[in-house]
Amino acid sequence: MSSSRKDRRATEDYLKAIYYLAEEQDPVSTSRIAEARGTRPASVTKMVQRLDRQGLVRYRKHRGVSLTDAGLQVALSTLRRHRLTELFLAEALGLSWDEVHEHAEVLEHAINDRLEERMDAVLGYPEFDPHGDPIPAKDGTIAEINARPMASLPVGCKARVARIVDDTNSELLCYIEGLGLVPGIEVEIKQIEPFEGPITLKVDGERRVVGHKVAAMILMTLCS
Amino acid sequence: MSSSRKDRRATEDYLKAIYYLAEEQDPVSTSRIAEARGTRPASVTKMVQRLDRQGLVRYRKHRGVSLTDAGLQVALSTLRRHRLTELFLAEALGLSWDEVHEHAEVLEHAINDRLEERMDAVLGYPEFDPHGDPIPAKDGTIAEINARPMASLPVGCKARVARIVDDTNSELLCYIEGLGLVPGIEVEIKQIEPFEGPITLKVDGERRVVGHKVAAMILMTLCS
DNA sequence: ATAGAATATTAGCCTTAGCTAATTTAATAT
DNA sequence: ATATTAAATTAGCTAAGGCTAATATTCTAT
Ligand SMILES: [Mn+2]
Ligand SMILES: [Mn+2]
Ligand SMILES: [Mn+2]
Ligand SMILES: [Mn+2]
Repeated sequence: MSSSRKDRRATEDYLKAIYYLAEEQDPVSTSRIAEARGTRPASVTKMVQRLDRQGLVRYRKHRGVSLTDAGLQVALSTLRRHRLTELFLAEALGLSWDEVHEHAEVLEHAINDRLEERMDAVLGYPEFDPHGDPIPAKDGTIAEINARPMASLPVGCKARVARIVDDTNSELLCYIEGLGLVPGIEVEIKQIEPFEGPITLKVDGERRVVGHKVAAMILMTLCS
Repeated sequence: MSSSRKDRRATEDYLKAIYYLAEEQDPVSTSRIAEARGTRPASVTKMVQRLDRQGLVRYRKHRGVSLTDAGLQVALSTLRRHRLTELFLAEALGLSWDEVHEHAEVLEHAINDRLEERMDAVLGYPEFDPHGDPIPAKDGTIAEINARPMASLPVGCKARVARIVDDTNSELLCYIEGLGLVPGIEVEIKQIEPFEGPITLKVDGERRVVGHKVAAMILMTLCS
């Protein structure tokens, strides 16, 4: 490989996947990673062995994988670039919020410190991406917004859209945008039907009804 | 390789290199490619055999390589993305013209049709990159400006900086920018010393002297 | 405690894109 | 025309990331 012709892509995407999966359960199993990445488990096993050798994860046979400090750093840096890129594509190139993710998934690996720095500056050091996901700071700090799913709000309250879980689902994002439920918008909860029933709310003066599934993907912060 | 997990980078850079080298001499020898890319000739031989199999070049043993129509298309498309990206980085991110090239060299392979289209639109369908290099059109058309090296101009004439040959040389670009000799600027040739001697000119009201080497890198168009 | 099922790992192959060393082909100079 | 020399190709290795098929380990249910 001579001067270590690094292809960052695989490494960074693995670490990002492990980062996400670890939120659910910490030593992450190879099969969960395989599932998340759409590769076969055998390939994952080999890859995590490599990542272990590079000191980016700790891997114990049949026991799963955890990020090391170094690996966490790479994961957060990649996440930062991903979200900065999403916002940049929306702001500077006028892409819609339902298409930025797929482009960012590629560009995040082609952005270096200098470009990251410029995007950050041009965007005015933003804290959130177009879907309300927090952009990790350069030092790895990541804002913990305490937002709750729409369905868990008390009826009658006013709340603000904070974040859409899963910026991957383009159709969902289009639908949500059509309802006007973009991050930052204030909403009043009118009614919540039991048994995972629909939620009625007032958005921008308009009365809307959304199903439970969708409501679960929309995280809100209560208005004081 | 399953669903052809293409890494565009190597392929596109090879085709771009062959495109440039073919301007000097058409069937391009493998060793010229090796030299241009900083790899060993043996690696090039293997790669051009692959490119031949893919129909992107025509390769005959010991005889050299030429682009096919398909290969030319890829080369021009890559060049288009490279130059659009350079301009975009300068305009939208405020990078200086001496640093855009190296970033574009990576990004050109991460930009797809959609992003290319957006950059093009945001930039107002530009025809030239920051170094005065023509940006190939989507259909592969490429503007043929007839510009001549500064040293070949008649003394006393007025001319405009059209293009800097070699956008790769960051130090040269910095020096040239310091002289104010950016594309579009009008200049009056005051004096040209023989035997590849220095050229004296008036730029923006200031009298400047540049060496022959540098003057050879600056292409000019005569002002009517 | 143990069989059977579910998970995970290993073995063995593949492709890309690099390298060095050995060999072959072409070019040049006598 | 032939001998050197220079240029190019082949042979054989390496590493990353994939895959499938074969094993091995761990979990679960009796
Ligand atoms: Mn990615
Ligand atoms: Mn996002
Ligand atoms: Mn490139
Ligand atoms: Mn350029």
